[in-house]
Parts: sequence; C-alpha cells; structure tokens
Amino acid sequence: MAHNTSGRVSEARSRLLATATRIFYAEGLHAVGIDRIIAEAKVTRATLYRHFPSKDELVVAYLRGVSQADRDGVGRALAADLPAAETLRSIAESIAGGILSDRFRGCAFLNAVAEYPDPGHPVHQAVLAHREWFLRTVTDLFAQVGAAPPEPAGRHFVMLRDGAMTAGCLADPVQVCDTFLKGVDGILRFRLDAAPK
Amino acid sequence: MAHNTSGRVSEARSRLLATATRIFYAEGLHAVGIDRIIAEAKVTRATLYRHFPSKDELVVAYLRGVSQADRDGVGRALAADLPAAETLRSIAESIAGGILSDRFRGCAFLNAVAEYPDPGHPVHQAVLAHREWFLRTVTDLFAQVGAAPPEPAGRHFVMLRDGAMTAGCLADPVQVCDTFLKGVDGILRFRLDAAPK
DNA sequence: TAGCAGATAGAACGGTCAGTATCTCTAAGC
DNA sequence: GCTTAGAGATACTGACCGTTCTATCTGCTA
Repeated sequence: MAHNTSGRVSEARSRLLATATRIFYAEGLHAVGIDRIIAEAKVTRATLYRHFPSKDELVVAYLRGVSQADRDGVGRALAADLPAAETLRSIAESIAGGILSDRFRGCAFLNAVAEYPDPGHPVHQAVLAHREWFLRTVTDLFAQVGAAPPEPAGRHFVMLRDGAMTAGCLADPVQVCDTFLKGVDGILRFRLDAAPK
Repeated sequence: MAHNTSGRVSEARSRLLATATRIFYAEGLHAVGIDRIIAEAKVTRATLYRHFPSKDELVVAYLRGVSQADRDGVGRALAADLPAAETLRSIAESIAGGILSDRFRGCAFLNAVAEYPDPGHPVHQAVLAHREWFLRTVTDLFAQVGAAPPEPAGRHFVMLRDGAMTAGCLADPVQVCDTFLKGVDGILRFRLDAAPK
C-alpha cells in the first residue's frame, strides 16, 4: 500500500492521511479545506497532490482507513473463536467502547454519506461498500445462532448500531450504550430462546 | 411567523424557505451555496439577507420548519386519541411512510448535525432541541403503556428510528421499514406482556 | 396623495476553494 | 559521482464563498 520505489511507505503520505483522518472526522468533509490539512500535516500542496489525485480521493482514502480498522477489530473478535453469539456480543461491546471514547463524533461513514448524497459518487460508494461488508459479517454470525433466517436479525443489529452511533454524540453516551447493549441482548435472547442450537 | 407590517407573510420569504428546504435536504448544507438558493427561489441577494441575517440562520429556519412539520404530524396522531400503544405504532408507521417516500434522503437533523459538529453552534442546538422534544414525547407515550420505567423504552424506540432513518437511503427502504416496524412491535409486545395495564 | 416597507437589480467586497506549475533541495541506488 | 524520485516552497489560476452596498421600483396603508 503506497510504497515508494525503495519499498518504504512514504512518511509524508501517512502523515497526510493521519491528519486528514483526524480533521475530517472531527469537523466534517466539506467544512475542511485542503489548506487546513496540508498546514497541520506540515506538507506542501504539491506533496498532497502527488499522493492523492484530488480531495475526493483523499476522503475515500480516509474512509478506507477507517473501514480497515473496523475490519481488523472484527477480525480479532472472530479470531477469538468464541460461539457466534459471544462474538456478536463482543462486536457490540467494541462498538460501545468506541461510543464511550474521547472525541467520539458518530459514525465516520454515516457522517460522510450525509455530505455526499449522490449514490454514484466514490465517497458514497465507499460507504455502501463498508456497510455491505458489515451487514454480511453480522448476518453470517447470526446464521450460526439459532435456526431462524439470519437476515432480519442482522438488519436489526445494524439498525441498532446505526442508531447508537448517531445518537452517541447527541445524548448521554452511557445511556446510549446501555440501550444499545440491552437491545443486542434482546435480539440474541429472542433467537436463542426461539430455537436453541 | 414572519409577517410584514401589513400582517401578510412575505411571499419572497416563503419561496426562499421552501427552496432552501428542498435543496438543503437533497444536497446538504455546506455543499449548497447562497447563489443556488437565490437563483432557484428567483429572489435577489438583498432580499435573502433582509429576511435571514446569515446563511446559518437560513439553515436554522429550515430545520425549524422540518421540526414543526414533525410536531404537527405527531400532534395529529395524538389527536386521534387512541391507546398510547396505538399512537406509538401510528408514529412509527408515519416514519416508515417517510422512509418509503420519493426523494427520501435520511433524517434532516442527523444530516445537519453531521455537518455542524460544534455543540455550541445554533444549527447543532436546533437539532438537539428537536431530538429532546421527540424523545420526551415518545417516552411520555410509553409511560402510558405498561408499568415499567418508560425511559429505556423511549430511548430504544428513538434508537431504532435513528437507525431506520439513516439506513433508509443506504439500503432497500422496504426492508428497512420492515425491520423498524418489527422492532417497534417487539418493544411494545415486551412492554404489554411484562405488565399489562 | 404622501410615505414607507418590501422587493428588484446588479456590482463589488475580501476571502477561500480545489487544483496546477515551476523550481530547488535532499537522499538513496546504481 | 550521477541519476532519479520524493519532498519543500511558492506563486498562480479561475471559480465560488458569504456578505454588503447603492440605487430603483412597486404597492399597500395611513
């Protein structure tokens, strides 16, 4: 991923991406200009445009980074090799952990899509791609819990997650997490009670 | 509301607000400039700034309008004087109706707050005010259903609503509504079963 | 009929936007 | 020691940003 000819990752590039990630997440996409990012990353304009063909591509790279972090987190939960219900609980708890963390400002993807409503736009599509992966992953896990069709449960889980992530910075995060985790528990108990495996 | 000295509502003003509402909702807040709005409202710059001191105030007026429409809708549901559980169901169905409607683009308030993360900003505060009203209204209704504390149920309802509204334009709206309405039904049945009134 | 508020029209403000061009410096690889 | 790529430093483009201004016209009300 973005090595130069000598095989090293460009320091300027990673500084750029880290800065963009921090500022974009904290302040929004359209609200932040290129000037802010290059100033705080201590990088010149020319360097930015050598690594990213446009601001939109920088935004996409930012979202890809967040997506990868999410996938890594879920990957760790899967690697623990617990029963699927426990894996789902652990994913939910890591979501709650994010909501409770400092400088939480909602879901990077939902925030991004609010600013890029055009479904054909690369930013919008990056969001859709991440969401499809997440829904698929969660649904696959529900398929291993109980016998009922897993799709409704997966959609229910994602809907609660979306609500929790958006409300997490608009209300008391502790209460939001409480509501979210109880909701997830409800889905799981309903499924385990209905058709224990 | 915004009458001139002769007691009439300014036509230019309402045209302005209607246009702003349409474009802001469809395309976002920062992405849309004053020029677009005055051009499509067929109003001059000076007229806009006579009615709204700044773009931010125009955004706030737009959100106030949406908030009022929501309050009117809930008011009609309350006026039907059904049992509280039925009122909640009818509110949920009207939310689902919105999600299924043409040009649905998510929750105007959540979209706005994604662009105005600063909690002190008037736009952000307009969103918080609306959300507080909604949570309070829903919680009051849950207080009339069953005997358990209504706050968790109200928060659960709002969390599902938030998830449904955000996902409604990122996935199949029919499935989103199905998941949402089944979720609301779950909250209500749990409450009615646990402590029938 | 006089007065005045509201709307129209159009120009202009300084600032910021994303993106491009040019030119120098540095450091690593051969 | 030479080549080459990455990075730095500016300066610049043309467009758009929100906002202010002056000047004129219209139509209602007192």
